[in-house]
Amino acid sequence: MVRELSDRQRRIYEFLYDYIRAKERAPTVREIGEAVGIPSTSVVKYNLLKLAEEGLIEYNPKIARGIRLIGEAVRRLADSIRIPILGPIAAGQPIPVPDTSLDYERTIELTRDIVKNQKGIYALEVQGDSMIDALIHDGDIVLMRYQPTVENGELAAVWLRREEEATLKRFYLEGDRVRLQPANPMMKPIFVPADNVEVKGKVVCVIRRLDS
Amino acid sequence: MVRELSDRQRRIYEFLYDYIRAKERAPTVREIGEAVGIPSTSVVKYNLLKLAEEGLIEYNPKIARGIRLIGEAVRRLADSIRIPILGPIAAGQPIPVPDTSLDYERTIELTRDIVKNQKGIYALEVQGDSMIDALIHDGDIVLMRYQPTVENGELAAVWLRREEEATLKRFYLEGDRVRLQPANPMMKPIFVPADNVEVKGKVVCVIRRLDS
DNA sequence: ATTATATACGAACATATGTTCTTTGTCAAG
DNA sequence: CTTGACAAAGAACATATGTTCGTATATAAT
Repeated sequence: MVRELSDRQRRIYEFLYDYIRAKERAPTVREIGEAVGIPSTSVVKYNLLKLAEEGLIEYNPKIARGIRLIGEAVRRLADSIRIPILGPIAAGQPIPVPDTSLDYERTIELTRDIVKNQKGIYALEVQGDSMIDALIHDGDIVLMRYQPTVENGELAAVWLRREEEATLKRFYLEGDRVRLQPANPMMKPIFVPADNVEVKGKVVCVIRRLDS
Repeated sequence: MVRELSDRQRRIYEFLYDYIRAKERAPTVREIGEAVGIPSTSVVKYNLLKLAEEGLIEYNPKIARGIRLIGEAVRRLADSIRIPILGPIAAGQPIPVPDTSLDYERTIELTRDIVKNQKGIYALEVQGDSMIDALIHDGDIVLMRYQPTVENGELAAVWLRREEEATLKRFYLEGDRVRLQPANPMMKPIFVPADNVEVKGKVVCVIRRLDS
């Protein structure tokens, strides 16, 4: 079933993908022919039917601009997720957490390749170099999942009550104390009493945008 | 400008929304008329133009099924970009660069919020902790733009010819030598002769996925 | 050489689909 | 009442767009 696509078929498919993404509608047979360099509309149709046989597109006879992409391709088009950027995270400041207010000033748009499960996800922008031990830089975007506990070994955003300090470290509960391990293996862990640690969420992803 | 919509116009808009979401294409004038109970195609057109005036839809004259929804409703549908992951980047290994072969084993899907301009972008997966001075961790995905030179101060992927070593550092050309500055401000720069440095590209973004 | 199959061409054709135009009805303003 | 703006109908029209068909070429199998 999975035959090789001919060169033309591949080019048609790519054109369809680009066109649909750009215009949110399918091209006509003639538009395809012109773009791919096929002079005859019947040949375009012939190859479209091949693509449909391969399960790559949906071909709706007699319907103007009736082609649809199928499967993986559409999922890519359809799926992106908007995550709110709640605010800055810095060593000496409380960690922002989600509230019920519905609109946020800033958001970031991501795909499912980055965030598998959108539930409880929010973003913070790192301010300052205080989390450099976690290999996190000034300006980085940290994606967090809001949850009051984490598994041992997960990278957590924690608030140290006594020190009134926010930090990002790997979390290990060891008896009645907590070992907070920097991501940088050259750096030593710190140990704090368990009741001094308030887990604010789990770090799911770190994004560092350096340039357009 | 923000006039009240007539009942018909509201029903047309709702129908458009449902239809497009279900079929990924716009209905024809006649389909709209039938669904909303308008017997005359000209009346459908009349009301579509009203909706377009209000900025609710995009009306493309003479194009079959040329209606588009405008605004938040559709925004989610549009843009994501597939970037190939060419391979690992590690201290002691040559840096992979794009070639002409068209399909890649692994890719990552991103949005324009991450990659503004797709041109020349590829991804590498960091192997090992040798780039920890650049605040880059084992397993991180590094997005690169393939280019043979970089501006001073940009984070570059460079190949040190003599040492046969790959590294990611901020690049400063100073006379006939190059200063390579780690991202971690606590660490000292290294200086190398300019002809020992081969720039492989610019680092555009770093992504660290910790967990689904 | 012959046959079969996949692919391609181009023109004529069919119809799906947008557009125009004339007429009509409603309703508020003058 | 008359006028004008707005909304609607329906039919005729124009064209955008899919389809069919006779023919042709290349390649591989017989």
